[in-house]
Amino acid sequence: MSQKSNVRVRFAPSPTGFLHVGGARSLLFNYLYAKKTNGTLVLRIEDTDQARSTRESERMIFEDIAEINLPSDESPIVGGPFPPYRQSDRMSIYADHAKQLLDRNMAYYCFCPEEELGRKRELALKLGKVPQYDGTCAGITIEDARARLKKGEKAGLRFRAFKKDYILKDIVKGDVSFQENVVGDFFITRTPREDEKEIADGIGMPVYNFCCVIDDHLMNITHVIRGDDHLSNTARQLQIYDAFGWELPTFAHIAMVLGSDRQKLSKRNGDSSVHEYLANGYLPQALLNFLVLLGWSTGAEIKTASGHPELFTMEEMISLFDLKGLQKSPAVFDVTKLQWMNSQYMRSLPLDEIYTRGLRFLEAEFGVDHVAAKSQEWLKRVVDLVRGESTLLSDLPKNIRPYFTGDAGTEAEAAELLKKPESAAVIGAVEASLAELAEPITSESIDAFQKKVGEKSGAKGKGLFMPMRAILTGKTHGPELKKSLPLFTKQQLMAQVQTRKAQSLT
RNA sequence: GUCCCCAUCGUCUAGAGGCCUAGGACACUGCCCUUUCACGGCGGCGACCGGGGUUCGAAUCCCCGUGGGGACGCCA
Repeated sequence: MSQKSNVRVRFAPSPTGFLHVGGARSLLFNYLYAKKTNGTLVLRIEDTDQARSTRESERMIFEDIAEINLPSDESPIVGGPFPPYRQSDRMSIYADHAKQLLDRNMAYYCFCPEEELGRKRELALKLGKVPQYDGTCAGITIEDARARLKKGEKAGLRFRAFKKDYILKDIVKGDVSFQENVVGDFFITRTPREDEKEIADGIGMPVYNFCCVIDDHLMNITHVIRGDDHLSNTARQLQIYDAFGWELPTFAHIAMVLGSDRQKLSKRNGDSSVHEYLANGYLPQALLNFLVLLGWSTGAEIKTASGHPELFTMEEMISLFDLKGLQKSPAVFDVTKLQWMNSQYMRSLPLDEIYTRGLRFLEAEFGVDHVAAKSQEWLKRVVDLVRGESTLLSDLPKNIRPYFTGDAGTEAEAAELLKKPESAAVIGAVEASLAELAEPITSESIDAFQKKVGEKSGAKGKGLFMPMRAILTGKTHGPELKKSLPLFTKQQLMAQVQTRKAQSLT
């Protein structure tokens, strides 16, 4: 393994549900940048909101990440040199830093009741003003505050915001300026409720903008690549960096992913979790390839192993990726293109992989026992036969059904074709030749069979193949007969021919 | 409402003052290939939000307008 560079990036999800496709994209960009620079990817769990975070969600997120195969170098699971990697396990660290700010009078206790703050905020909003803390508690001395705390009052900690302008140098957005009046004194720790724990005497749970900065600094993060919904948060975070005198990481705020309604992607405007896409039969490779192209491009047209300008292998994504290619404007998630991409991967991925991933869809459709009753060799052949006409893994079952049950049914067009007088000769020839067909059926024997039917019926070209296909498979289109027919038994074929023949005579 | 960000085909995008008659991808579509379908190949349709500047020259730079997004939480 070659020497690691000092580049350190991170993905910091909050465990409040499945991994979101927007989150997966952020993770992808971080992953690619880490690989590209030979740096390190850190996975940090941001679970300071105890009410919403669950270990169950955390587990699901780990699972989704494993499914799309974007492993981190450091995480709560694999550990690393800057533990712990779960914010709920870092409370003493936040407590220390909160105390430092308190000692330096850069933070103060705020006793304002939540409801009152809410009222004030709504009022400000109504008046068209920026809702900002009015400083009611800013003048309370630390001694008075401690006395009130001792008497049982509860308070959160507010950061005494600097009154100065900040300029964020962002890789994708350029210079973003924040005027001195855009941030008011903001909470860095919560007011502990009745049964809520305190991380130190009189200090409640810390909040995002505070933890995020401390962790990014302590974990030596060099590049913060995240969604631009965090852009305005950065104004607050810049203040915390300033308060501690810490060096800033490089920021890259990527534009959001929007639903077809042009709103931030959510449950309301379509599928939004990686889990859901996977469950619906999308391939991880297709999902990643699609996601990397949302808000990022290679710039000049490039040559790929696939021959297509937008179909990349993971290695290609890594070598092609560049922060400069990141888009400033939001991108709409286009499911149609994802579907196209998936169908491409359905064809191009190794058969073993399609088979392995497709197995659970077959089992769900036909039952585990029925699938187990078929030989793996047979199953793989059928999967290989129909993968090309399947957009999603979940299309496999319906395309495989005829081979599975031995009964393909009869489509309307096929039935119509069989009723035509011209088809009679072919039907008769098929019936006769089928009786002479040796088992097991092979693609060679089907070749010979087709020739024989041609000779017997005197038909040729389209006039031969279409009725033959229709009587044998019940369809007017599909894979080559010499590939599909050997998947049936002779008995199954004869039964189907009889059924369709009877139907065509009525 | 306030602040911040953004603005090229329906969608994802190329484009860093002349290479632009604006290129590619998906979708749609015509033809070809093919015993069918699909794949593939060759075409077609289709965009610089509007208005002012700057410049010999603007999709590209500046201003205004409009539109879209995000944020405004003791969520992250």
